[in-house]
Amino acid sequence: MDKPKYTISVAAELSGISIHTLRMYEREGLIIPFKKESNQRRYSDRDIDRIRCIRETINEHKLGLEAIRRVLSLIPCWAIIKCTEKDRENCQAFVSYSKPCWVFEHKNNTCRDRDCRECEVYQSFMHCGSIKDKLKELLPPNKG
DNA sequence: ATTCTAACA
DNA sequence: TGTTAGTA
Repeated sequence: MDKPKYTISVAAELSGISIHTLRMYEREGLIIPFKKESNQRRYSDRDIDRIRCIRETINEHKLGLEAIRRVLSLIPCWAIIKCTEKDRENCQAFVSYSKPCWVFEHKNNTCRDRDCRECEVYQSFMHCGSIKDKLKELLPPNKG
């Protein structure tokens, strides 16, 4: 399910997104494809789902890539992975909300030995609506 | 033949 | 978003 299977041309065909736009998604930090030694991209089935989710969100809400990037930047990763105070001091994502946490270098904190592709934070946008579900877990049950 | 980055009529 | 240039 999450194995590097498709080249960018196949991924473009499966998702209905042009190759060029696929690379733009990546530049905006919306998707993290696998990379071969040759620097060539490889996409998994989960990546395809994620790309479809991004496209649907853009179409339905008339958003641009930058808007989506901002939304993803606001995902409270620190609460999701419960990192320590020390980790947060050394985390750019905790201070800045300009980019999704997974696009930053995680050199001096717990995310250093974490594969962002496998992280719940990154995957909270794997399916549309999953961000909402993730936030529900974090917030106290709402009575009413 | 395909993909990569970067740049632009 | 498309496309083209010059590589690998």
